Amino acid sequence: MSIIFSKKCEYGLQAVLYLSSTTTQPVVSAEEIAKTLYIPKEFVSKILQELTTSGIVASKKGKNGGFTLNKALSEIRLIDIVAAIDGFDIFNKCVMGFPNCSSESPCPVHGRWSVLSKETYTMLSEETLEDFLAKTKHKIQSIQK
Amino acid sequence: MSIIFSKKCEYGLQAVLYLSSTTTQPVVSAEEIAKTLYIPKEFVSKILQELTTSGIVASKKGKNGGFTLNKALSEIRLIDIVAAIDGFDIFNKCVMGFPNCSSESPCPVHGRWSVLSKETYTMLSEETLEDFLAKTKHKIQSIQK
DNA sequence: GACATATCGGATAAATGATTCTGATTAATA
DNA sequence: TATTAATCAGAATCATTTATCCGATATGTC
Repeated sequence: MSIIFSKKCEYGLQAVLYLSSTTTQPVVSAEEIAKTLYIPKEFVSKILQELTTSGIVASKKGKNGGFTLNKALSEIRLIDIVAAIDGFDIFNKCVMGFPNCSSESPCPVHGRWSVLSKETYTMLSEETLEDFLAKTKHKIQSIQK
Repeated sequence: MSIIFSKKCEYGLQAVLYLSSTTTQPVVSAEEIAKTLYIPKEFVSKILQELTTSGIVASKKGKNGGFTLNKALSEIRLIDIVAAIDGFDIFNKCVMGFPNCSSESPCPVHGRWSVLSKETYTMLSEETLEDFLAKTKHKIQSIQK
C-alpha cells in the first residue's frame, strides 16, 4: 500500500524524475522507463499519457518515439505531477476522516495536522526538478531494488 | 479516498473517540456508534472486533451488549489504534515509492519527509484520549455531516 | 511502398479494499 | 424456558485501483 499518494502518482513522480535525468536523449521509450523503474510498461505509458494531456510531458509516436519533459526543469515541481494525477484532496481532507472537521469544529488533531499538511505541500512545491538536479544527480538505480 | 489511513483505520479512530466520550454508559452498541458516525453498522462492528482482539476495546455479547474501552483513557493513544489496524508502514516507506530509498540513497524529498513523518508519529503518540477529553469534550456530532 | 517500432486509446482483467449478508452464539429478562 | 437483542465469524458481494491486452495510428528507415 502507498502512503499519501496513489501508486499511479508514485510511478508518475518516479517517471518524471527519471526523465529529468535523461535530458541528453531526445525522447525515452516507455520500455526503458519501465525497465529502469521496475514498473509494468503498459502502466507507465498510460500514466505518461495522462501527464501528456496535462502538459507536463510530451510524447513522440512511431519509431524511435518515446516521452520527454514538455517544460524546462525549472518549471516543473513535484506538486504539478501530484495535482495532475491525485489532485489536491490530501491537502484538504480531515486526517481522521470526519466529514465536517474544520477550524470551527476541529477533530483532536486538526490543528497539528493542518501544519503538517501545509509543510507537505511546501515540500512538494518549493523546489523544481532543476533544484534537485543541481543538488545531486538522481541516482535512480540506487533507490530501486 | 483517504489520506494516510485506510478507511477502516479512520472509522476505528472515530469509533474509539466516540467511546471515550460515552464513559457513563457501561457499553455502547454497534448500532449507536454506527448511527452517530454514519458508518455502516456491520463494518464498524467488524472493526471493533479487531480492536477487541488487540486489547484496546472490550465487547459484551448478548442482550444489552456492546463495546467499551478496555483501558483507562490515559493509556490509549491514537497511534495504538493506527498500529492495530494499519500498522507502521506509513512511517517507514518512501513517500515517492522508491523501494530502496534511505538516508544512504535518498530520494529528492527523503530528508524533509522523514521529519514530517516523525512529526506525524509524535502527533499520534504524544497525547492520550484523556488529554483530548480534558481540552475539549469531543463534539462528535458537529464534525459529522 | 513495405517494414519495424513507437505511442494512443479503449476495453478488459486481476487484485485489493470496503461493505454487506447470513447464521451462530451469547446473555438478559420475562 | 422462550424471546429478544446483541456480538462473533466467515463468506459473499461490491467498488476502486492497479495492471494488461489489443487494434489503430504514427513515424523513421530501407
